Amino acid sequence: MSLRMALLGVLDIRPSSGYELSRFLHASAGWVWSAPQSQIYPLLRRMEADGVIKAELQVRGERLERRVYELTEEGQVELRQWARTFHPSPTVHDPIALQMLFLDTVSTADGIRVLTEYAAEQDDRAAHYEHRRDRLLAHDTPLLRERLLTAPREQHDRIAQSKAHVFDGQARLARERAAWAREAIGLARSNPG
Amino acid sequence: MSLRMALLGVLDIRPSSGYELSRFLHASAGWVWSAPQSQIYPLLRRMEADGVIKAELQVRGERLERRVYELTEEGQVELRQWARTFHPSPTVHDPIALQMLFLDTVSTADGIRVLTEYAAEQDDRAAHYEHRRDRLLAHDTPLLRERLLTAPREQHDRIAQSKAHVFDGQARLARERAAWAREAIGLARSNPG
DNA sequence: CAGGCCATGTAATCTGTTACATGATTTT
DNA sequence: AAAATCATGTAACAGATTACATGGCCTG
Repeated sequence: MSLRMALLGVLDIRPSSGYELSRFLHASAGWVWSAPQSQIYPLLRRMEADGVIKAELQVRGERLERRVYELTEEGQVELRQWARTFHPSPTVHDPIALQMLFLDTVSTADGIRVLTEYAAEQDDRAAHYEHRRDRLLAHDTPLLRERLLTAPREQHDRIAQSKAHVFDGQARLARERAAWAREAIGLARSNPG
Repeated sequence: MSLRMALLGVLDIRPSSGYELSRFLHASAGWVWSAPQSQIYPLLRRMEADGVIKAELQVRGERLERRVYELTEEGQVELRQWARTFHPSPTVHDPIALQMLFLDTVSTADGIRVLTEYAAEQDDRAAHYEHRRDRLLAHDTPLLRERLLTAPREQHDRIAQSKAHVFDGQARLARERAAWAREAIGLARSNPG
């Protein structure tokens, strides 16, 4: 359901083709919800059949077509309805936590290597999130700018801050995960097996 | 792949039936990786066909059978191999982050309600994680006790601590998410739309 | 003898990933 | 002329959820 909402959410701000949506997810919102093209294109067709979006065909050059989608009224309603409702979090699937539960059966050196790479991966993600947060605070991303066109000027900072806060939260979680992994390394070293 | 490893990891400590594995995931490791019975039973059959586990049939009462699985040597190897290798984290799917990105289009009151329920949910989860962490530190869970039977006594505390650290990490992440949501409420209130 | 727990599954559906396929347009 | 980018998809598989189905055993 959430990918559907991600697409509706973007289309609510700016009509886009499947290709643009795919690129956008990869570049920015993809840091909270990602999906490959092969999932996006069929879903758009289905959403069109459901009547929540409609396509306008555009011709670029002579033969190259693109389908530019926009929300219908049903789509608007579905998005608002979803956004204003609390949805319980899905069940937990945390691979590194699971791996750590069984890490006491491998050598200390191997365990430390796994945790070190994990910490580096999470720090790297955190840096990306922080960069995006800062760009949002500076009103420096295309989609935010388009969003602000339809909002009264005195709300611009509040909207930017609320979106930046999403990425700030993700950054903090990633830093917390990296710190957790380094503590685990400390545990492993303090009492090597 | 991870559910497969969760099952291998438990079976490495104690031979169990599908029902026991299902209950165990629901009760404890389920807090890091959960799955319904309908996913576990077919997977066990498949893993048996793959030769990583083998079943012994037990008869309880007259007709009621249970299949008690244990690891084969191939299973041992697969588990160790997986545990000592770093696996990049899967792509991000965070529904509440996505919802927050579009929360600026609903009323402040609705937004605050969603975030309040989310914070409560995460605090609730954190409490469960903390409880499990404390039980592990006290060596007070059945599976840990069985694990410790096959480890030298001087390593018991280290093993318990490393498993407790998994749940401590999950608890801290949940608390962080709750704090994030409350900050978002603050943002929404400070500049209501 | 009723209610809860033990025990194993199937069916249908939805969601997500990886790999492949095709061809036009634009830029260097 | 080659390389990068724009553009839309299909196929096969893997992973996860929800609902349903069946029946025996154990305790009060």
